Amino acid sequence: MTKQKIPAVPSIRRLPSYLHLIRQAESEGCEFISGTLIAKELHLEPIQVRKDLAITGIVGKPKRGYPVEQLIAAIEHFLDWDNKKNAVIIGAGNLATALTGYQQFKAHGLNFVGAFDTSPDKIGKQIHGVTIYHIDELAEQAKKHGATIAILTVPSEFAQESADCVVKAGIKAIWNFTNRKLKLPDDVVCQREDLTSGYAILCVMMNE
Amino acid sequence: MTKQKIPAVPSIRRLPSYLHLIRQAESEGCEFISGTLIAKELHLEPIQVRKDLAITGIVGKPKRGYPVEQLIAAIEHFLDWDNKKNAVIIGAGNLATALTGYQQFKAHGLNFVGAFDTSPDKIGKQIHGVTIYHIDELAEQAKKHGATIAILTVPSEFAQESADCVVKAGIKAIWNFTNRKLKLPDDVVCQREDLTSGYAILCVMMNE
DNA sequence: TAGATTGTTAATCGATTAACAATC
DNA sequence: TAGATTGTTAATCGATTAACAATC
Repeated sequence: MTKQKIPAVPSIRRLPSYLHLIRQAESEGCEFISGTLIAKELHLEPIQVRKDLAITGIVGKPKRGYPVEQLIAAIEHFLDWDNKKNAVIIGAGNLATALTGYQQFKAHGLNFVGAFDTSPDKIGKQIHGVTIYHIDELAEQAKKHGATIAILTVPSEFAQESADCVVKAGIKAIWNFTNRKLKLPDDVVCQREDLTSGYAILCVMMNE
Repeated sequence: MTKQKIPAVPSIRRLPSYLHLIRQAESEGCEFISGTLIAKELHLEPIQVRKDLAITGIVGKPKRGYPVEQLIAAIEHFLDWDNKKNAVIIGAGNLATALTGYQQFKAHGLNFVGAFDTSPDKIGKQIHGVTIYHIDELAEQAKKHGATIAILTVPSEFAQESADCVVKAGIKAIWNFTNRKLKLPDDVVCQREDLTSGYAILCVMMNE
């Protein structure tokens, strides 16, 4: 019943970039990093960086900036990236291969415990060390490995039925790489990643 | 010197979803589609859909909605998706394989004319029919094929130097899939696609 | 100390939403 | 016609930006 401070989505989107930059500073031995510097590197306004970093709860020192080590820990904690999360990936195609091989995800707690497909020639094989199972085994494997995230990389015509399987398997978070809006129960969260919308922005920018 | 109407980025981001849905309606034989229906399907407010569609210049008919065929043509025209664009892809890894194989891009005018890498065992091979060249051949091949877009899928430590090659090759639009901010001349447009920021949103949503 | 940088409080800006007359 | 849907004009909301005192 307390007025919950909902963290602003645009701020959350920027945090990973900050984290990346701050990590670089750490590896160069910096103890403090200023919002001014971060802003300059990322072409943002210093005040925006300060506002964003405020949501982590870390306070900076005037003249010096923010303590690098604490800030890294705080951002990671805020994003829950200091917590390992088991994920299944639905659809074992090219995109699944790209995502399972992407080191950034592993580094931020995402652990692939299985890939799922229907194609008989894929089942039993592995992609980047992740075993491919038949989609019918999803519920069993998801439970066995404690999967809490499902990543959807199936062709869009199978998006909804795959999502239904995911829901049936008891998974409450979906990262949807298809271009379909999914019909989901209220207690399932979903983040849609639409590559064509980024492409649209680029196309419009090109004509100016 | 006329006050240019800058199209709002959030609106542009939504257009591809509208287009997809309207195309479905077209394939089902609908002549008109209402903003109300689109809103319901995509869980948006009807007024937002109407505002967004207004940027295409198409006017709807009260009680019936928007003319499907005209609307499709207008959205595609607005996004310049009715215009073929030649693209090179830098880095011939898993993500490049996923992107070159993604039918949605081809369907919206994106034509891959070459992939570029430095790994000797990749050069000369093809991914989804796209030949892999050595990065040193970028300028030559880009000119030969009239490439206007470069897609960056290299490991992030090579992001900046790859971008420099792209700029040297005379390409003015970059779609950047690395997590690095690029230093670019003012006349080069860049759209960054950061998969970790979507992951960050999902992680925060899961903890609520 | 002097001055760069912080966090806070207020102002601005832009996007979303509401209200409603027009109309097919 | 009646009523659903449109486009316009105004209100609200939230994010970004500005101003500035506090401080190391």
